[in-house]
Amino acid sequence: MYLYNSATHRKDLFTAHTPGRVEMYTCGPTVYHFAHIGNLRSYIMEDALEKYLRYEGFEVNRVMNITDVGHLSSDADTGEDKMLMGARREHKTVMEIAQFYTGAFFDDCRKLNIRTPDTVQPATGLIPEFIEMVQGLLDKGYAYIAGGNVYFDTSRLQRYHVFFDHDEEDLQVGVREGVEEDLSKRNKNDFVLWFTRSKFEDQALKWDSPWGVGYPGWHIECSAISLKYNGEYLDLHCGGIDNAFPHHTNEIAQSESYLGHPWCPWWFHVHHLNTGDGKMSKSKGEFLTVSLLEQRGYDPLAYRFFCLQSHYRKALVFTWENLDNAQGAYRKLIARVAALRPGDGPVDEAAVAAQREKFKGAVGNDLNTSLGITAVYDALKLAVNDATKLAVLDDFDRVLSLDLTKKAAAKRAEDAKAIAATDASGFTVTGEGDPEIDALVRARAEAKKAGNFAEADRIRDELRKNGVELTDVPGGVIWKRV
RNA sequence: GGCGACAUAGCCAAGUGGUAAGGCAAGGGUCUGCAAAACCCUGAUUCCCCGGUUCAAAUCCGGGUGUCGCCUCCA
Repeated sequence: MYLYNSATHRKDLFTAHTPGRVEMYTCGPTVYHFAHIGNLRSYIMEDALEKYLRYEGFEVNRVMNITDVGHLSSDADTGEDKMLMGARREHKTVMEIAQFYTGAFFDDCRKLNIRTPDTVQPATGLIPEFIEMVQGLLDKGYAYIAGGNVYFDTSRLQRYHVFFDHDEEDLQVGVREGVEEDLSKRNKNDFVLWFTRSKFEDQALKWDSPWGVGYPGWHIECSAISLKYNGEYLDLHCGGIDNAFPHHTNEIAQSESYLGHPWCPWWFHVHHLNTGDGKMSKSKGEFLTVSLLEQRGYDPLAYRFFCLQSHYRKALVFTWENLDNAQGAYRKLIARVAALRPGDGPVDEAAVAAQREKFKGAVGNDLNTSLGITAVYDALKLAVNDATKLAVLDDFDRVLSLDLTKKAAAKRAEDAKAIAATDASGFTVTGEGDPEIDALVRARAEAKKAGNFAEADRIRDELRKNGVELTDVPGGVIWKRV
């Protein structure tokens, strides 16, 4: 496939270090709170990327970290420890909090049809590996100890700013309020590999190390976890665009210095989900979670549809109106698929293969999922039998994961359960067979027949209030609970 | 201030030099007592702006403008 690479700023044909096998790493969640749907946009798009690579025939080994070590300040940068704040807020220990939100994260993923990575590694489970890597960097002269902490020495690098052509002097100091300069650093860009001196006095989780009791820096986590499970040559690293600098930049610095050779050639960065006034964050505006969407009557997969309709390298604006649009489109799409009759003839394999090529041409061009959705609509219009259309949709859904045929089948089964009752006059009421409702439906039909439309509408309104929707069809009525 | 990404109808968007796909919403119609559902029809003389290259540009080049993101703490 062709993929835009943030490291080269170009779209190129994707290739793996070991042909046919992709070593893929994704920065996982920080588990001190629920993920908001903006975070989840990245995971949806990364999931689509992983599945597309598999669709093209690559074998994929996907690794993800779980950041469960503390020492995180809030999005609002109050300088407080995020894990501790979460623990305090909910009267739980830090590890309980981490486990709870790790579970919540994967619950959300399941609802959004995001595949669980082959390996998921919590940072707290790999402390010895982090220490070994920091020691290695010290041994090779890429790190130094100052003020109680171990720092990476960026001046040892030939090229530090890999994603952007920054001039070190142009970096603005203290862009955000409350950020104090760390005077122990030798260079502006240096960063901490291991802390023993934290500005967070009450750091909950600490480990012994050759440099004293402390905890790992943020970046070493991803480098070490990837090294352990992906090996020395990573093919593809994913994450949100906001992590490109400094996190990913620092990962590259550490990993390549430690390994002594180039590490990861491909970088996939997903852009933000914005609200009307900028990047969605935990501390700003409504805190939008998958659970909240469900409470408001949205299907989580409608949100997945919303994301796939857009491109990962474009800022996407979330409004309830936009989500309504997506949910409406998604429902209509499922209804159209449900109207297809399975097994209405042999599957035209040649047609399926042709569609597969078309889909590859679309999605294989820098993960153009929007065109992938269009391919779904095109498939529905194809001049082939329904069985073939369903086979095509199943094939596309290996990447899109919108449960197209699954939901359609469920809808068909639901409709098939409907009980039709025809009375002496030949009027048929189709529904769940609830005598009370059937009687009201018949009463309305009688009123209509008698020209008493006010009464007919009154009955319809009453039923609607109780969650029953009527559909007039020739010779009868179909009713459904909504 | 520096660096990066993006800019196509109300919204999501396709398009990578040859004369603007698709979806949602909206409007009109069929059906209906009305409504819902379903089906049919209707959309940008124009692609942020200004120049340039070309027989031909949304697509290439130059210059602007706007929006979003990142910029030695923390993740």
